[in-house]
Amino acid sequence: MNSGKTSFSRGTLARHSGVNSETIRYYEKKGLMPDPPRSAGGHRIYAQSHLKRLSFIRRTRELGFTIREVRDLLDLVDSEQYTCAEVRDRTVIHLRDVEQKLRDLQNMQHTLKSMVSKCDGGLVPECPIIDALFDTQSA
Amino acid sequence: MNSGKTSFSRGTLARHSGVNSETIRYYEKKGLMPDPPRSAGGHRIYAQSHLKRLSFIRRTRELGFTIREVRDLLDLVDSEQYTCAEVRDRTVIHLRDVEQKLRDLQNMQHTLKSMVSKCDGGLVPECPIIDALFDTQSA
DNA sequence: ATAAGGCCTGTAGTTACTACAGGTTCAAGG
DNA sequence: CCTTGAACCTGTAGTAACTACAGGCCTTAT
Repeated sequence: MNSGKTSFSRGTLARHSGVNSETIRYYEKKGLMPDPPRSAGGHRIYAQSHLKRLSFIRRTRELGFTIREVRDLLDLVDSEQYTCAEVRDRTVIHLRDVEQKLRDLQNMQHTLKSMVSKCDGGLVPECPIIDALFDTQSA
Repeated sequence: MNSGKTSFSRGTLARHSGVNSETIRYYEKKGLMPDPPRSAGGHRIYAQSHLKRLSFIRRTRELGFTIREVRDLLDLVDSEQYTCAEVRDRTVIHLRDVEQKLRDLQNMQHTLKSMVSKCDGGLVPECPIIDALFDTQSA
Protein backbone atom coordinates (compact mmCIF):
# COMPACT_ATOMS: atom_id res chain seq x y z
CA MET A 1 0.00 0.00 0.00
CA ASN A 2 2.99 2.29 -0.01
CA SER A 3 3.58 1.30 -3.59
CA GLY A 4 3.30 4.78 -4.99
CA LYS A 5 -0.37 4.66 -6.03
CA THR A 6 -1.64 8.17 -5.63
CA SER A 7 -5.32 7.59 -6.19
CA PHE A 8 -7.69 4.73 -5.56
CA SER A 9 -11.28 3.55 -5.48
CA ARG A 10 -13.70 3.25 -2.59
CA GLY A 11 -13.09 -0.46 -2.23
CA THR A 12 -9.36 0.07 -2.04
CA LEU A 13 -9.79 2.83 0.50
CA ALA A 14 -11.98 0.47 2.48
CA ARG A 15 -9.35 -2.24 2.47
CA HIS A 16 -6.54 0.09 3.46
CA SER A 17 -8.47 1.83 6.21
CA GLY A 18 -10.27 -1.15 7.67
CA VAL A 19 -13.59 0.66 7.23
CA ASN A 20 -16.46 -1.05 5.39
CA SER A 21 -16.93 0.46 1.94
CA GLU A 22 -20.60 1.18 2.55
CA THR A 23 -19.62 2.98 5.70
CA ILE A 24 -17.41 5.31 3.70
CA ARG A 25 -20.47 6.40 1.75
CA TYR A 26 -22.30 6.83 5.02
CA TYR A 27 -19.54 9.02 6.45
CA GLU A 28 -19.70 11.14 3.33
CA LYS A 29 -23.44 11.63 3.76
CA LYS A 30 -22.88 12.51 7.41
CA GLY A 31 -20.27 15.13 6.53
CA LEU A 32 -17.25 13.38 8.03
CA MET A 33 -15.67 12.65 4.68
CA PRO A 34 -15.63 15.23 1.86
CA ASP A 35 -17.33 14.71 -1.48
CA PRO A 36 -14.37 13.32 -3.39
CA PRO A 37 -13.50 13.98 -7.04
CA ARG A 38 -15.16 11.65 -9.51
CA SER A 39 -14.07 9.81 -12.62
CA ALA A 40 -15.80 10.55 -15.94
CA GLY A 41 -18.16 7.66 -15.16
CA GLY A 42 -19.00 8.90 -11.68
CA HIS A 43 -16.76 6.71 -9.54
CA ARG A 44 -15.22 8.25 -6.45
CA ILE A 45 -11.48 8.90 -6.59
CA TYR A 46 -9.56 9.00 -3.32
CA ALA A 47 -6.07 10.15 -2.41
CA GLN A 48 -3.72 9.68 0.55
CA SER A 49 -5.34 12.58 2.39
CA HIS A 50 -8.63 10.69 2.39
CA LEU A 51 -6.99 7.62 3.82
CA LYS A 52 -5.47 9.70 6.58
CA ARG A 53 -8.79 11.32 7.41
CA LEU A 54 -10.69 8.06 7.35
CA SER A 55 -8.14 6.46 9.64
CA PHE A 56 -8.59 9.35 12.03
CA ILE A 57 -12.33 8.74 11.99
CA ARG A 58 -11.93 5.03 12.58
CA ARG A 59 -9.55 5.52 15.47
CA THR A 60 -11.75 8.16 17.05
CA ARG A 61 -14.85 5.97 16.69
CA GLU A 62 -12.98 3.08 18.26
CA LEU A 63 -12.38 5.32 21.23
CA GLY A 64 -16.13 5.69 21.54
CA PHE A 65 -16.64 9.20 20.23
CA THR A 66 -20.02 9.63 18.55
CA ILE A 67 -20.31 10.57 14.89
CA ARG A 68 -21.26 14.05 15.98
CA GLU A 69 -18.25 14.37 18.24
CA VAL A 70 -15.95 13.15 15.49
CA ARG A 71 -17.45 15.64 13.06
CA ASP A 72 -17.05 18.47 15.54
CA LEU A 73 -13.45 17.47 16.10
CA LEU A 74 -12.81 17.35 12.37
CA ASP A 75 -14.50 20.71 11.87
CA LEU A 76 -12.24 22.13 14.52
CA VAL A 77 -9.16 20.71 12.88
CA ASP A 78 -10.33 21.80 9.43
CA SER A 79 -10.79 25.33 10.68
CA GLU A 80 -7.07 25.40 11.48
CA GLN A 81 -7.97 27.71 14.32
CA TYR A 82 -8.09 25.18 17.08
CA THR A 83 -5.92 25.17 20.14
CA CYS A 84 -4.55 22.20 21.95
CA ALA A 85 -6.64 23.22 24.97
CA GLU A 86 -9.88 22.93 23.02
CA VAL A 87 -9.06 19.47 21.81
CA ARG A 88 -8.08 18.39 25.28
CA ASP A 89 -11.32 19.74 26.75
CA ARG A 90 -13.40 17.68 24.36
CA THR A 91 -11.33 14.61 25.06
CA VAL A 92 -11.73 15.09 28.79
CA ILE A 93 -15.50 15.45 28.40
CA HIS A 94 -15.53 12.21 26.48
CA LEU A 95 -13.34 10.58 29.08
CA ARG A 96 -15.91 11.51 31.72
CA ASP A 97 -18.63 9.80 29.66
CA VAL A 98 -16.52 6.70 29.33
CA GLU A 99 -15.89 6.63 33.06
CA GLN A 100 -19.61 6.94 33.77
CA LYS A 101 -20.37 3.99 31.50
CA LEU A 102 -17.60 2.12 33.23
CA ARG A 103 -19.22 2.70 36.60
CA ASP A 104 -22.61 1.59 35.26
CA LEU A 105 -21.14 -1.59 33.87
CA GLN A 106 -19.29 -2.26 37.10
CA ASN A 107 -22.58 -2.01 38.95
CA MET A 108 -24.17 -4.45 36.53
CA GLN A 109 -21.27 -6.80 36.90
CA HIS A 110 -21.54 -6.66 40.66
CA THR A 111 -25.27 -7.33 40.68
CA LEU A 112 -25.02 -10.15 38.16
CA LYS A 113 -22.17 -11.77 40.03
CA SER A 114 -23.99 -11.68 43.33
CA MET A 115 -27.12 -13.13 41.72
CA VAL A 116 -25.12 -15.94 40.18
CA SER A 117 -23.33 -16.67 43.45
CA LYS A 118 -26.64 -17.08 45.24
CA CYS A 119 -27.69 -19.72 42.76
CA ASP A 120 -26.82 -23.35 43.28
CA GLY A 121 -27.73 -24.25 39.72
CA GLY A 122 -30.17 -26.85 40.89
CA LEU A 123 -32.55 -28.79 38.70
CA VAL A 124 -35.64 -27.30 40.25
CA PRO A 125 -37.51 -24.15 39.32
CA GLU A 126 -36.61 -22.42 42.52
CA CYS A 127 -34.18 -19.80 41.43
CA PRO A 128 -32.78 -16.94 43.49
CA ILE A 129 -32.03 -15.06 40.24
CA ILE A 130 -35.63 -15.06 39.13
CA ASP A 131 -36.71 -14.23 42.65
CA ALA A 132 -34.31 -11.29 42.74
CA LEU A 133 -35.53 -9.99 39.39
CA PHE A 134 -39.20 -10.39 40.27
CA ASP A 135 -38.93 -9.03 43.75
CA THR A 136 -40.44 -5.58 43.71
CA GLN A 137 -38.30 -4.48 46.61
CA SER A 138 -34.87 -5.10 45.13
CA ALA A 139 -32.95 -2.47 43.24
CA MET B 1 -50.08 2.88 45.22
CA ASN B 2 -50.95 0.10 47.61
CA SER B 3 -54.36 1.66 47.97
CA GLY B 4 -56.25 -1.40 46.88
CA LYS B 5 -56.83 -0.48 43.22
CA THR B 6 -56.96 -3.77 41.38
CA SER B 7 -56.89 -2.48 37.82
CA PHE B 8 -55.46 0.54 36.11
CA SER B 9 -54.70 2.25 32.82
CA ARG B 10 -51.51 2.30 30.81
CA GLY B 11 -50.53 5.72 32.13
CA THR B 12 -50.95 4.55 35.70
CA LEU B 13 -48.94 1.41 35.02
CA ALA B 14 -46.26 3.61 33.50
CA ARG B 15 -46.12 5.81 36.58
CA HIS B 16 -45.98 2.89 38.97
CA SER B 17 -43.36 0.95 37.04
CA GLY B 18 -41.11 3.79 35.97
CA VAL B 19 -41.48 2.69 32.35
CA ASN B 20 -42.56 5.20 29.70
CA SER B 21 -46.16 4.58 28.64
CA GLU B 22 -45.21 4.36 24.96
CA THR B 23 -42.61 1.79 25.88
CA ILE B 24 -45.31 -0.40 27.41
CA ARG B 25 -47.01 -0.50 24.02
CA TYR B 26 -43.65 -1.29 22.47
CA TYR B 27 -43.04 -4.19 24.87
CA GLU B 28 -46.46 -5.52 24.01
CA LYS B 29 -45.63 -5.45 20.30
CA LYS B 30 -42.31 -7.16 21.01
CA GLY B 31 -44.03 -9.93 22.96
CA LEU B 32 -42.65 -9.09 26.41
CA MET B 33 -45.97 -7.95 27.76
CA PRO B 34 -49.21 -9.84 27.04
CA ASP B 35 -52.13 -8.32 25.18
CA PRO B 36 -54.12 -7.09 28.17
CA PRO B 37 -57.90 -7.09 28.53
CA ARG B 38 -59.65 -4.04 27.14
CA SER B 39 -62.47 -1.81 28.27
CA ALA B 40 -65.63 -1.51 26.15
CA GLY B 41 -64.04 1.49 24.49
CA GLY B 42 -60.76 -0.32 23.73
CA HIS B 43 -58.56 0.99 26.54
CA ARG B 44 -56.02 -1.41 28.03
CA ILE B 45 -56.76 -2.63 31.53
CA TYR B 46 -53.85 -3.75 33.70
CA ALA B 47 -53.64 -5.66 36.97
CA GLN B 48 -50.98 -6.23 39.63
CA SER B 49 -49.53 -9.14 37.67
CA HIS B 50 -48.74 -6.77 34.80
CA LEU B 51 -46.97 -4.41 37.14
CA LYS B 52 -44.89 -7.25 38.47
CA ARG B 53 -43.96 -8.43 35.01
CA LEU B 54 -43.14 -4.96 33.77
CA SER B 55 -40.95 -4.34 36.79
CA PHE B 56 -39.10 -7.55 36.00
CA ILE B 57 -38.54 -6.31 32.47
CA ARG B 58 -37.32 -2.95 33.64
CA ARG B 59 -34.90 -4.44 36.14
CA THR B 60 -33.57 -6.91 33.63
CA ARG B 61 -33.12 -4.22 30.99
CA GLU B 62 -31.28 -2.08 33.55
CA LEU B 63 -28.89 -4.98 33.97
CA GLY B 64 -28.15 -4.74 30.27
CA PHE B 65 -30.05 -7.75 28.95
CA THR B 66 -31.33 -7.21 25.42
CA ILE B 67 -35.03 -7.32 24.61
CA ARG B 68 -34.48 -10.71 23.08
CA GLU B 69 -32.73 -12.01 26.16
CA VAL B 70 -35.49 -10.67 28.39
CA ARG B 71 -38.12 -12.30 26.22
CA ASP B 72 -36.29 -15.61 26.27
CA LEU B 73 -36.03 -15.39 30.04
CA LEU B 74 -39.72 -14.60 30.34
CA ASP B 75 -40.63 -17.44 27.99
CA LEU B 76 -38.60 -19.76 30.16
CA VAL B 77 -40.33 -18.58 33.30
CA ASP B 78 -43.74 -18.69 31.63
CA SER B 79 -43.13 -22.27 30.58
CA GLU B 80 -42.83 -23.16 34.26
CA GLN B 81 -40.42 -25.83 33.17
CA TYR B 82 -37.20 -23.99 33.78
CA THR B 83 -34.50 -25.01 36.16
CA CYS B 84 -32.35 -22.80 38.27
CA ALA B 85 -29.33 -24.03 36.29
CA GLU B 86 -30.77 -22.74 33.00
CA VAL B 87 -31.41 -19.33 34.41
CA ARG B 88 -27.94 -19.20 35.89
CA ASP B 89 -26.34 -20.21 32.58
CA ARG B 90 -28.02 -17.34 30.78
CA THR B 91 -27.04 -14.92 33.47
CA VAL B 92 -23.43 -16.09 33.32
CA ILE B 93 -23.38 -15.65 29.53
CA HIS B 94 -24.65 -12.14 29.98
CA LEU B 95 -22.09 -11.53 32.70
CA ARG B 96 -19.34 -12.49 30.24
CA ASP B 97 -20.69 -9.92 27.76
CA VAL B 98 -20.71 -7.27 30.43
CA GLU B 99 -17.15 -8.10 31.39
CA GLN B 100 -16.01 -7.86 27.76
CA LYS B 101 -17.59 -4.42 27.44
CA LEU B 102 -15.92 -3.48 30.67
CA ARG B 103 -12.51 -4.42 29.28
CA ASP B 104 -13.18 -2.46 26.08
CA LEU B 105 -14.15 0.61 28.04
CA GLN B 106 -11.12 0.26 30.28
CA ASN B 107 -8.91 0.24 27.20
CA MET B 108 -10.65 3.37 25.93
CA GLN B 109 -10.24 5.03 29.28
CA HIS B 110 -6.55 4.17 29.34
CA THR B 111 -5.90 5.50 25.84
CA LEU B 112 -7.89 8.67 26.43
CA LYS B 113 -6.14 9.32 29.72
CA SER B 114 -2.71 8.89 28.23
CA MET B 115 -3.60 11.20 25.34
CA VAL B 116 -4.86 13.83 27.73
CA SER B 117 -1.77 13.54 29.91
CA LYS B 118 0.49 14.20 26.94
CA CYS B 119 -1.32 17.42 26.24
CA ASP B 120 -0.29 20.65 27.90
CA GLY B 121 -3.47 22.41 26.87
CA GLY B 122 -1.54 25.12 25.13
CA LEU B 123 -3.01 27.89 23.04
CA VAL B 124 -1.40 26.71 19.84
CA PRO B 125 -2.65 24.24 17.28
CA GLU B 126 0.06 21.76 18.09
CA CYS B 127 -1.78 19.01 19.83
CA PRO B 128 -0.48 15.59 20.79
CA ILE B 129 -4.05 14.29 20.82
CA ILE B 130 -4.69 15.22 17.22
CA ASP B 131 -1.26 13.91 16.32
CA ALA B 132 -2.00 10.61 18.02
CA LEU B 133 -5.33 10.28 16.28
CA PHE B 134 -3.95 11.22 12.87
CA ASP B 135 -0.82 9.16 13.18
CA THR B 136 -1.26 6.15 10.93
CA GLN B 137 1.09 4.08 13.04
CA SER B 138 -0.69 4.31 16.37
CA ALA B 139 -3.21 1.75 17.55
C1' DA C 1 -73.54 17.71 29.82
C1' DT C 2 -69.31 19.16 28.71
C1' DA C 3 -64.48 19.83 28.63
C1' DA C 4 -59.91 18.40 29.58
C1' DG C 5 -57.26 14.94 29.74
C1' DG C 6 -55.79 10.34 28.60
C1' DC C 7 -56.04 6.78 25.53
C1' DC C 8 -56.26 4.59 20.68
C1' DT C 9 -53.73 3.48 16.12
C1' DG C 10 -50.05 3.65 12.98
C1' DT C 11 -45.97 5.79 11.52
C1' DA C 12 -41.62 8.39 11.58
C1' DG C 13 -37.53 9.75 13.91
C1' DT C 14 -33.17 8.61 16.60
C1' DT C 15 -27.75 6.24 16.19
C1' DA C 16 -24.40 4.04 13.43
C1' DC C 17 -24.17 1.40 10.46
C1' DT C 18 -25.05 -2.76 6.93
C1' DA C 19 -27.20 -4.88 3.03
C1' DC C 20 -29.52 -5.13 -0.66
C1' DA C 21 -31.70 -4.23 -5.88
C1' DG C 22 -31.16 -2.82 -10.28
C1' DG C 23 -28.24 -0.62 -13.25
C1' DT C 24 -23.53 1.41 -15.00
C1' DT C 25 -18.48 1.62 -15.38
C1' DC C 26 -13.87 0.07 -15.02
C1' DA C 27 -9.86 -2.75 -15.85
C1' DA C 28 -7.63 -6.82 -17.03
C1' DG C 29 -7.06 -10.56 -20.20
C1' DG C 30 -7.46 -12.39 -24.89
C1' DC D 1 -9.91 -3.46 -29.49
C1' DC D 2 -13.35 -6.03 -27.17
C1' DT D 3 -15.36 -8.69 -23.80
C1' DT D 4 -16.50 -9.92 -19.25
C1' DG D 5 -16.71 -10.03 -14.49
C1' DA D 6 -15.82 -7.40 -10.66
C1' DA D 7 -16.52 -3.25 -8.58
C1' DC D 8 -18.94 0.79 -8.56
C1' DC D 9 -23.31 3.90 -8.66
C1' DT D 10 -27.95 5.36 -6.41
C1' DG D 11 -31.53 5.11 -3.18
C1' DT D 12 -33.90 2.53 0.20
C1' DA D 13 -34.79 -0.75 3.94
C1' DG D 14 -33.31 -3.25 7.77
C1' DT D 15 -31.06 -3.63 12.72
C1' DA D 16 -31.96 -2.25 18.45
C1' DA D 17 -34.68 -0.04 21.64
C1' DC D 18 -37.11 3.10 22.16
C1' DT D 19 -39.61 7.98 21.74
C1' DA D 20 -42.73 11.19 19.75
C1' DC D 21 -45.96 12.63 17.13
C1' DA D 22 -50.93 13.22 14.35
C1' DG D 23 -55.64 12.77 14.19
C1' DG D 24 -59.34 10.91 16.45
C1' DC D 25 -62.05 8.42 20.23
C1' DC D 26 -62.96 7.45 25.30
C1' DT D 27 -63.28 8.54 30.30
C1' DT D 28 -63.96 11.01 34.16
C1' DA D 29 -64.70 14.76 37.04
C1' DT D 30 -67.29 18.75 37.65
